This record gives sequence, structure tokens and C-alpha cells, in this order.
Amino acid sequence: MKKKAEVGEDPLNGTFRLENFLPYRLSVAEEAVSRVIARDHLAQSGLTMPEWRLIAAVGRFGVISPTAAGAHAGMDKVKVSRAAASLVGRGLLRQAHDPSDGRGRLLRLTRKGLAIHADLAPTADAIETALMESLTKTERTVLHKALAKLSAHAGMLLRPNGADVHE
Amino acid sequence: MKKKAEVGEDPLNGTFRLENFLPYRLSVAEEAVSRVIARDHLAQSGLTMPEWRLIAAVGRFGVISPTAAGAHAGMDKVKVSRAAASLVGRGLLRQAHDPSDGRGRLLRLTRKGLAIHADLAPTADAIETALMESLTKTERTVLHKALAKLSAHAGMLLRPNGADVHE
DNA sequence: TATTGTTATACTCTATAACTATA
DNA sequence: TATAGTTATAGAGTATAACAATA
Repeated sequence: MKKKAEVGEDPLNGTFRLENFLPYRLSVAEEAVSRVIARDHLAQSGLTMPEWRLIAAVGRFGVISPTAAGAHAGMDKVKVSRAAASLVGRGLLRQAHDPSDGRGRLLRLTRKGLAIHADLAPTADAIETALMESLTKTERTVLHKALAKLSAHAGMLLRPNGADVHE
Repeated sequence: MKKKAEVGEDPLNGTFRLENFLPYRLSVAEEAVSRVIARDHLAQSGLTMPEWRLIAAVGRFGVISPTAAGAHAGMDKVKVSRAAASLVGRGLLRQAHDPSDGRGRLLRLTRKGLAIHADLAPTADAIETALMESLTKTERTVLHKALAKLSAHAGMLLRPNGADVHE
């Protein structure tokens, strides 16, 4: 009787190591980093990550449409719309009609929003510095480049067409 | 009257570039990669990411406790418990009582679960290969190392104690 | 007919804590 | 009292599609 043998047949043969799997490591790193930011910075300001990103995008350009802001912050229009509504409610953002297009809006920060934005840049620098401390100069450079390549490549794999790996 | 000047005072001065901010780039890369996996692999098997990870952990060790599996898959006990319940419901996982500790459980894959696990390793290799294609050998090596360092460093920053950046 | 933006819905995830059963 | 695991609950995030107004 080899019943037991069938069930237990060398369970280690397909030695796949989750901890060496790039997507897993990416996910772990991303979660750890997000957690630091959420706890040490967002929590105090009462901002969510999408709100924080929107403030960064609007603050950088001064006046910008929701669509353009979303493109810069990696958010779709629904997320932008909700983050904007929330920020308006807290008096950090102003939404005006675009005089040149009746459908469009123009976003700009209020004085309160600008104050938060002014804080945001040095805070982000501090975060980045704190995180980057653990890396050598080469690692920092390569990491940035590798992440950019990975994002682009994954994005390409995602296209409905080129989607197939084994083509 | 300098009202206008106050509101609009050089909005570009704190030139913080979200797209160069490491946590943002990490998040973008992670999302893109997750999306590829979810769409091209998980969707077809009907597995969620936690379920996939749990199968990987159990499949690798053959027999393992939920706690130990969670430690290997980066999941807390609640997530493990839910993923396990779901996998048991689909006939992919078996939960037995730990004879040496009445509180503990022992997880092992069913034959069906083993079949999925057997598929999982080559699939993961294909994903990894497809993603890594875009990187040079050096970039791959450095990326792995940098992610490990970053995770560890962020984890350290998260400790209730050492939490302070400016100590 | 296409586009900008808002709203609705349903689903997944996450975090916390309460709970059980053992130790 | 502490630990292994389960269950409950509420909050936040996500995706999708339906919708209104305008182009």
C-alpha cells in the first residue's frame, strides 16, 4: 500500500521559495514602507494616501484638472473625485469650473491646503532619507531604475493584447 | 492688496516630485505586478493572493501549523485562518488536530491541493522570468538586495521604540 | 458619439478585538 | 495567565458600471 506515499510524495520537490519570489518581496517592502508613512505621517494629518497624493499633485502645479492630477498621482478619476470631495470638505482644496470647458474642473489648494503642502515636501524628503539610509548609493540608483523598468514591463504585460507570456 | 499673491505664492517652490518618491514608485510597481499575477494566474484558478501564498507555504513544508505557515507567507493568524477555511471548503487543504498540542492544527494539502501546488512553482517561475526579462543581471541582484534591506529598515522604523527618525 | 466628472454598488482587505479551547 | 486559532465587526480601498452635463 502506497497511499501515504502518494499524498506525501516528496512535498519539497517543487521547491518554490515564496520568500525569493520577486512579487512577494515587492509586496512585503511596499507594505512595510506604506505602514511607516501611514503611521508616522498620514495618521497625524488625518489624510489618506489618495488625499496626500492629490495634495502633492495639485500643490506642484498650482492649478490642475482632476484628470491631469490623477495622471500625475497614479489615480483614476473615481479616486480623484472622492479624494477631492473629501479635501474640499476639510477646506484644503477648492474646485472651480473650467471656463474653457464646461465639463471640466480646476483644482487648487486653499491657504490651509498650501500650508499642508508646504509641510509635505520636507516630510517626504525626511521619509525618503530615512528609508534610503539603509541603501548604498549604487543600490538607490539601481533600485529606482529597476522599479521603473518593472512597472513599465508589467504594464506592458497587462495590455489585453501582449498579455500572453507564452506567445 | 496682496491677497492674490499670498494664495498663489510660487506654488512650485516646494518642488516635491511624487513620481520620484520612492514609496510611490514602489507602490506603482507593486500594483502593476500584482495586477499581472491576479489577472493572468489567480483569476483562472479562482484563488486569492492569501490562498495562493498559503498553498505555497504548506506545499513547501508538507505539514505545517497555521502560525508557522503565516510566518513564511507574511500573513497574520486571521488571514491564515480565513484562507485555510476557504481552501478546506474547496477541497484543497486538510486541517488536522495537532496530537502534541490540543490547541494547534496541522495543515497539509489534499491531492487536489498538491496538484495546484505542482502547477504553482512553474507558474511562479514563468512570472518571475517574464518580469525579470526587463532587467539586467546586476539590476536583478541589486533589486533583491535593496528590497530586503528596505523591508528590514522600514520594519525597524516601525518598532514602537526606534520609531523616531530624528533620534 | 465621446469625454469630464460624480455617484452607486458590490466586493475585497485590513485592523481590532472578542471569543473558544487548550496549556 | 498565556497561547492557538476562530469569528465578528467596522473601516478603508477597489473595480465596475451607470449617470449627468457638456463637447
